[in-house]
Amino acid sequence: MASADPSDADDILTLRIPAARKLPNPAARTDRGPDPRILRTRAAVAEAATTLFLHKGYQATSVDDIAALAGVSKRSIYNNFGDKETLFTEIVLGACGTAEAFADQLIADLADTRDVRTALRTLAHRHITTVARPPVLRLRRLIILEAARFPKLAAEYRRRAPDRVITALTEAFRTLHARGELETPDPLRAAQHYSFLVLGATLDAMLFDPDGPLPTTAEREQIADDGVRAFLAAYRPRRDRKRK
Amino acid sequence: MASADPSDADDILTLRIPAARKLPNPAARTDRGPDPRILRTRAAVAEAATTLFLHKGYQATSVDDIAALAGVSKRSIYNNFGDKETLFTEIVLGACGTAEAFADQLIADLADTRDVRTALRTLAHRHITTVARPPVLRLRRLIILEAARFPKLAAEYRRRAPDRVITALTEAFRTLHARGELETPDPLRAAQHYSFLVLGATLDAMLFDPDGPLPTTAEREQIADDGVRAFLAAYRPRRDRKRK
DNA sequence: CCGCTCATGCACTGATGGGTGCAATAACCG
DNA sequence: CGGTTATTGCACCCATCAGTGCATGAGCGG
Repeated sequence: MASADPSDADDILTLRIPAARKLPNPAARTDRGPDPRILRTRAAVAEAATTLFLHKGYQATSVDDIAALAGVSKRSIYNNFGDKETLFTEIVLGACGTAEAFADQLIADLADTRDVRTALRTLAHRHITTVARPPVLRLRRLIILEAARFPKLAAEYRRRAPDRVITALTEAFRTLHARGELETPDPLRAAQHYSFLVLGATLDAMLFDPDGPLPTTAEREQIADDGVRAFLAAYRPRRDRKRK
Repeated sequence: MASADPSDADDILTLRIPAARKLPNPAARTDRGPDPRILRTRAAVAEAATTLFLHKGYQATSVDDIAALAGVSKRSIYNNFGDKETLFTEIVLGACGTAEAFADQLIADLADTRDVRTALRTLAHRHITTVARPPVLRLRRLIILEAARFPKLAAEYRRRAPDRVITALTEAFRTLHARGELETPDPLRAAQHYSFLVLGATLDAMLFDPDGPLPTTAEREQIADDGVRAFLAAYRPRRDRKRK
């Protein structure tokens, strides 16, 4: 079932390893880089754990699995991360950081544009292209899977990724409404509508079939354009009908 | 965290118990009702299992838990259902049947209406009210949670519930487009847009916070109306502007 | 080169949980 | 009532898995 999964190891969410967050021993390191052995171990474990957690979830991933994939002894994992829950938390939080950065970068300057239509289309293309990637989708799915066990983590993720985007969009729509370039008296609702028009179907499909096919580039463009078209039809002010 | 959860035991999805699907012994029963002991046991187990699976998921629910809640010996569960996976499958399939029935009943006669706007609003209200119920949302969540372990089940659920609705909507929009009452040249896309405009936010929130608050009646009306307004703005034919 | 710190391997504990075997008992049904 | 059939309780097997203890060895840094 779970096929080759090609463009999966890629990029984004390669999460920066928490390095040596809490230096494990009281010896105040000379500040010149902590012991390279620790770094190596932590990096190897973090990478292996990320892969396994993202693909199999928390429960189904055993610490022995992680140790084997990382090429490291189980004992080292416990020495470096405490326990499995802590490891999971650090991994996911690291990934959240990456997701957060992308979210911030996404919106950027929507409100500063003159041509709302073009700006929204560009945004939608970037948006779906960013979100419809295996690592991002798997992270989202993972959080949902473990939301019952790690409610704090789920809340943190939401705050830093999807909610951040919604908030930014809401502000942008508020501004554009004030300027008369959109008719969005309820900017939050408009932001939700935009998001689900563009992303809804893709996110939904992924939840039920995590190994299913992702939309191709052409499909993503179609989805984004259709979503934006519907959005603008609903929220463009009455008096402009420049293009069809 | 998980509070009282009031209107949760309720109704819909009380799933009809699979009764005595496969008569457990070769003795061709006299056709006059199978042994009532079997019925009782199966019913008690099914009810307990449904509650536990829906609230805690597959993994976190142990067979001993089910036995205890059902007031039945663990051995009886195995005698009646074979193993845990079979039990789970039967439970979920039963619930799917109920969901399927509701889905069918939902759309009914959209295409036969004269007043599309009113019909769509009514539909949207019923739609979100049907879907935003604890048992329904929990079933959906459960399927997603276990999609990796039971891919066939997940596919079956989709086919019988959400996809069924989408298909029915697509056909309705195709008809209304042909009659010039909507402008939906791509009726499938329109059906997706409708669904996510009306349900997206609610479904999404539930995934991350299964014990979170559900939208009140007033909120559901607001959500449905806003969704339909956006939908109609996007898909109503150019030349009618009856109401605002 | 010496001493300190990690990493390793491995055996081990303890808990959980699915699933079974069996003898005794209770409920059904003719 | 009497034979059949389901249920019960309980001990039990076995697998998995998180986490530990410890002795040994390798790699780092001064």
